[in-house]
Amino acid sequence: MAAKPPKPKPKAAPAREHYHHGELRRALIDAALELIGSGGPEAFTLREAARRLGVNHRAAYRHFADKETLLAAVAEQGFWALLGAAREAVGALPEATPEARLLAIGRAYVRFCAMNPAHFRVMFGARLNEGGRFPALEVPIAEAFEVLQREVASGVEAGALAAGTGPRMAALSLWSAMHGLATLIVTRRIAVRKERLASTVDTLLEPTVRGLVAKR
Amino acid sequence: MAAKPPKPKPKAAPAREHYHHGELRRALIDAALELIGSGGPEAFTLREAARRLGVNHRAAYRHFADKETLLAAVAEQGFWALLGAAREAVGALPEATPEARLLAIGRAYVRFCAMNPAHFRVMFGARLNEGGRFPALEVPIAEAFEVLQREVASGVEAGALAAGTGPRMAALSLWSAMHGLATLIVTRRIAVRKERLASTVDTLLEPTVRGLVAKR
DNA sequence: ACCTGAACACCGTTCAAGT
DNA sequence: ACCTGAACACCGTTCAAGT
Repeated sequence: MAAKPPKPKPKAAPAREHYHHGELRRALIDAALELIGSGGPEAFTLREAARRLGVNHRAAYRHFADKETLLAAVAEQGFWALLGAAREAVGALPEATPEARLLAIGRAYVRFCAMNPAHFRVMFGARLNEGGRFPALEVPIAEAFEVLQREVASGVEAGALAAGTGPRMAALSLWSAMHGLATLIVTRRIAVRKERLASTVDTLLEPTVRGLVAKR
Repeated sequence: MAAKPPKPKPKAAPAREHYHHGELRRALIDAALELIGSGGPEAFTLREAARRLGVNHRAAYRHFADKETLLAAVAEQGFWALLGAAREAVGALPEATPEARLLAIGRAYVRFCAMNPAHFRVMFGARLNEGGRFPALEVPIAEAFEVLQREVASGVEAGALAAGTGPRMAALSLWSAMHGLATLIVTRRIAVRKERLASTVDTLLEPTVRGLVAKR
């Protein structure tokens, strides 16, 4: 039996032989989410992600201009998913009261954030489009806000919501409440067991929804 | 005239000759806030802060065990200031309705965050006490929540607030709304001009407060 | 044309030597 | 006892050489 030649360089992972088009891109995104999920945003480094996938750290640059661009891809993916969750929530309640529909959006929003904390931190952590570098990020955010605002507006039309200071301000109120609750849950300042998530969210968002509904 | 001896090493700053007890500590905290304020959390490095103050980067370790400890000091300072702002807000309205007092706390909270974005990011960014390393951070947070909860409880006692699911849940509702609004303003997802800050905050928090007050 | 290792300019933190 | 520079093990990113 011939002796095996010694490996010249021990690699962290067995190193998949090849990533075909787009596979490495997706694998890098997943690795980023995994690292952020277990060790926070600063645990994600391009080098560590590449190491885990058994590729040279330079390989990432074939798919992303730089680290920030990879994070923007994570964020964009997350925003579309969040939008989808919100749309699904209202779509499932075609005949419900405005109150119930608004609450359902809030529940979907907080639920998505609580279940995808790594996505959440990338989406709402550093302001990736601050310099206008990733305008694509604004599209799903704007659409999600549209969903909320349209819901408020149609509630006002139906006479179920107080007109107050207009649908935009009302939508911002609810967004604040939803977003604050999501933030406090993800950062563990409010502890919620998974099984009780939906009911806790309902309890905590109800005052805001009720305040929007109440005519003074 | 004798020629000046050439400086052996050009320093970034004129380098204050001496920082007496505690001064460097405070200067480092201020430098951290300045760097975070202008370039975000990742712009703060111990080396850059030391460079700005004209001291060796090792000097920081005389006052802080590591970078995280310095950030914890920033956060703690911020939490006490936030607590002070909340207390001042309710203290100024001894005879007001519970509704007005709750709104005043919210206004103070959001105003503090909006005016101190660097503090805000350190306080509510990375969870510094995750591993129980900085338990001192919990003290002012817990006290601030106490202020809120006590206010709700006394409103219920006075019959002005619906008992609902208890003062703790009501306080959490309001905290969510306050915190979400503060977050959205600091991250510039809601744009507010400084002069209109107080009135915008009032408009956006009112539905939640009203919902807590409304008896169904 | 594609991939990769060395190199560069940064970090936070540790060590060991200066006074 | 105190301060500091070199050193270490990391980064993200650039360069230039390999195939």
